[in-house]
Amino acid sequence: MIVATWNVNSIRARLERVLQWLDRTKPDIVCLQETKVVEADFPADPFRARGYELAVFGQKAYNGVAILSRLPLQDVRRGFDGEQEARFLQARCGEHLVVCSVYAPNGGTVGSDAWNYKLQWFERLRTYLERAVSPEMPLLLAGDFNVAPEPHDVAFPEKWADSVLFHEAARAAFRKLIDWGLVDLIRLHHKGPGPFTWWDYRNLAFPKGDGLRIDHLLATPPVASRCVEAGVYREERKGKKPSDHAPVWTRLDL
DNA sequence: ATGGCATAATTGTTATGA
Repeated sequence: MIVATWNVNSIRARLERVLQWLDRTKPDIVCLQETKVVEADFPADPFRARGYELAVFGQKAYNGVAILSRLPLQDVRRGFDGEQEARFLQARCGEHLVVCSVYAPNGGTVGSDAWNYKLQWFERLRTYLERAVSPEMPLLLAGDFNVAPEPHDVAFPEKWADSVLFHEAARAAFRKLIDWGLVDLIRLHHKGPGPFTWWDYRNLAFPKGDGLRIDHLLATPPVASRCVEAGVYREERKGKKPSDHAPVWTRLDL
C-alpha cells in the first residue's frame, strides 16, 4: 500500500489540487499538515466520496493535521502531553498499523520563544513515544518536522546553516527523536543530495533548486523492513497555486 | 540589511510560516 504525507498550507486553499493529486496517485493513507481550519469546517465530503475515512484535528487559522485512510480508522488521539496546538494526530489504520500526522513547530528565529518551544516540543514528542508506544510495534510518523537532518538534505547547506530548519540544535533534537527507534524511509532508497520536499515561495527558490528535505516518513523497524519504495511527488510543487511543500510517499508491503 | 511570497482573519493590516 501507498502512504503519503503533505503539508498543504491550507486545505481549503489547496482543495482542488489535493483532490486531483489523490485521483491520480490513489494513496491508501494520507497525512496532511497545516490544514488551517477547525474540524467543523474541514472539507470532508470530497474525501469521503473517494472512499476515505477521516480523522481531523484543527484550529483556527494556524496548524492543523489530518489523516485520510481507505482502511478503517480507530483509536484516534488528538495531541500529546496536553498540547494546545493542533500538531499531532494518531490513529490506527486497519488492524495493526499506527499512523501519526505530525506538524513540528517552525521555530520562528533562532533564540526566540518559538525556537525554544520547537526544541522542547521534540523532547516532549520523544517522551510521549517512550510512554505510549514501542519501537517493536508497527508505527509510522509522517509529516512536516521542520528539520533538515543532514547536509545532503539541503541544496545549499552553508546558506541555511543558521536557519531554524538546519541549525545544529534542531538537528540534534531530531536525531534524539530518531534514536528512540525510527528509520528514515526516504534514506532507505535515496543516497542524496535530496530529494527535497520544501522550497520557499520567494526568490524563485524552486526553479533555482534551493530546496530542503524537512518532510519525513519515520517508521519503526517492523514497518521499515516492509518499505519497498519511497519518494517525493516533486511535480506537485509546480503549476498554479502550489503548496510550498511537495508530498512524500512510500510503498509498504503490508 | 531587508524583503521577497502565501494564507487567514479581516476589510487595512498583522501574525505566522520556512
